Amino acid sequence: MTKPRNDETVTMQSVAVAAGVSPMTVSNTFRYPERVQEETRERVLKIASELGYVPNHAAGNLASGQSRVIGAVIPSIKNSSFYNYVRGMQDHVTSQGYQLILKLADTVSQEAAAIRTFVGLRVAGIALVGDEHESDALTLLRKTGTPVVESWVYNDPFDMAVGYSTADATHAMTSLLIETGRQRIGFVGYDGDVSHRYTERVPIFKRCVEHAGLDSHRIVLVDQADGFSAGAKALERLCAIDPEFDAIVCPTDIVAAGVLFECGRRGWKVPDRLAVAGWGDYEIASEITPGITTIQPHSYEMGQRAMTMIVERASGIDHRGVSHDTGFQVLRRESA
Amino acid sequence: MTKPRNDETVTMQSVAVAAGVSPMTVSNTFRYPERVQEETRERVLKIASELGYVPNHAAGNLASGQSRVIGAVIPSIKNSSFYNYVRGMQDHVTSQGYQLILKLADTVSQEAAAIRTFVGLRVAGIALVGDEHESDALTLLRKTGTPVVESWVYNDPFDMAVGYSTADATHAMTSLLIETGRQRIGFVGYDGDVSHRYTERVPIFKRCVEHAGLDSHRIVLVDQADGFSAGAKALERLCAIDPEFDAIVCPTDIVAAGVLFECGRRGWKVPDRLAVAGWGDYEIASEITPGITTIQPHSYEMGQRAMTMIVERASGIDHRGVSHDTGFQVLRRESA
DNA sequence: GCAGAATATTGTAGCGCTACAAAACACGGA
DNA sequence: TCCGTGTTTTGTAGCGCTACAATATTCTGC
Repeated sequence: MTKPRNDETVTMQSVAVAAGVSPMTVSNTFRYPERVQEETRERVLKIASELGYVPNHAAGNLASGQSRVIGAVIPSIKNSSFYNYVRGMQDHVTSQGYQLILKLADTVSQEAAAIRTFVGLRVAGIALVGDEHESDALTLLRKTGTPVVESWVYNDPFDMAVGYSTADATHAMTSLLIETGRQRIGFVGYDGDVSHRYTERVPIFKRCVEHAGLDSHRIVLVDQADGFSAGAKALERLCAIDPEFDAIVCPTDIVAAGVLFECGRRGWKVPDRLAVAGWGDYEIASEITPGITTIQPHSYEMGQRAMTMIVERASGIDHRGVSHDTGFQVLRRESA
Repeated sequence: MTKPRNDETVTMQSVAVAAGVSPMTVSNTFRYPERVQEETRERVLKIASELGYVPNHAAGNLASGQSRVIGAVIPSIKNSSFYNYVRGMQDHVTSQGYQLILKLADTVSQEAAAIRTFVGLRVAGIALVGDEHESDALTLLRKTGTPVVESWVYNDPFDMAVGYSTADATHAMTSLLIETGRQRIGFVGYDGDVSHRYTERVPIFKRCVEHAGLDSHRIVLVDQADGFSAGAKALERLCAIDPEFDAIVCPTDIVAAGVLFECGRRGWKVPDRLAVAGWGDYEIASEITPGITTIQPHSYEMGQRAMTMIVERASGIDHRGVSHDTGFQVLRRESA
């Protein structure tokens, strides 16, 4: 024997006995209701709920080799950044009879640990953010054949991907600033980048600015992309490079809001003295005054697509190597 | 047979064969390393990692009746409100060899669904927020004997609880405003309250204000506690009751920040024209100008304690009925 | 009333892992 | 050499569930 069997444990067996049917009928009632006659099904469900029976997912998973749980790794819940993404995933998955569970991971090694947990749980699929992952974790995923979607990235998927072009978005935003007459544009990068979502923006920015015949040396890095305080730091550092810089491209709206707070303290008028561009369409971007001009990724849709890809894989449709573009929009507000 | 057996599946058995030991030795290597000789252990671990073996948690859970996964239900990830709480849980749990998985649930019925998923997964314990839950879900938890911690609340736990006294905090904040000479204090309640964490504040506020001989009719409700826009709405509604009101107690710092934004638009000086009090010590409270006077719950510690209680339960220490107070602090900043 | 098809239900045989007890081994003292 | 003690390893017997095939039941049409 294994577990010190608790007599009160409600199993499929006990439901079957109480309902006067075989365990298989109980199993079918939950997994394939249409295979069971309505009358029988209702009786089983009634007894099951009276007894407080909840199918043991661990046992079912083991027996069937299938799972209706999908795991998602989220880098941070500090801000609303992933709010719509998670909502999109959750809404879609629930409607398909699946369940979404989340793990937080700040760093690639934490992400690897999260992946290991999900693989240990034998989930139906895993959604990751970004395209920078620990190679051991990837090997594991490849070996176990777990369906994986990378999101917020677009190129060169490990398995499947859904996102938008960071390059295009960087280009669009920089161009906007150039077109509105800014000449001394500063760029704020994030150097603690886990997911490669930020680092690739720098060269695009450079190329874009140089192409317009402008200087591209106003680039600083901050160690936080989701803290307001990074805004003040970035401003300070850009001032050190060029006190007269007239525009700033931030890695997120949070940093942009931090910049606005600091401008307030310094008495700088936005956008007259400084044009401020954010990224992500966080809630604060539309609520703060002046409103922040930003990149709006279609995060809700991204979450949905990610789940669709995983769920469809389970039903045989193979999306291996597929990368889905959910696009983005430049939202023009008062700050730039 | 059950599952169409995939020959490439790496099981404990295949690791055992490759390492020339019995499956039990492999099992022990992972679960009770000290029972296995160092030499053997290393060989097994080496082979396991070469083969890309990850213990099947579903099978282990089934066989042992134990689980090293703890589930937490979080109402929202829209703001930083639960950031430190989740960090506290995560950090602590990891150091104990457990894993934390999250589910989001906005409403009691979503919470119930999340609980069902966790129970189906046979997790080691569940952390909930607040004390308002669906009765079916509670019955289920009671029947299955799953350890449950309610957090952010203090009184009358279903099983275990960790939190602070909302009543004391409301009292402290209201008293602060009264002591600093405010006479026409407005209160913003949240009427979409899932977790009973907000509703109980209203009567305390009333009593407190009346006890000081002041009017207590300046109370409005908003339907969002985590959106900036609620701040503008609240301000408007309080103006309708009394255009001369001179202080406002908000349900969260987010609402308070929304109030500050609206004050900015109206040209009201804070705290001269209006004293603004927040709640929760969200990051924005310290970053915005003026800084928001707020209630700081010790969320990180709360998360830690919640996990301690669950983990200790697994090792036999019974905390049933125990409620742990993690306290709070009033953080005085410029806004009030 | 009956063959044949369609529908509903049920044994059987594990899925991959672990608790427990039993067995094998190592070591020192008599 | 043998015995007792402590350490390390290994069979055995399931945990609760499901795929599949086989059986039982009901429903046609003639």
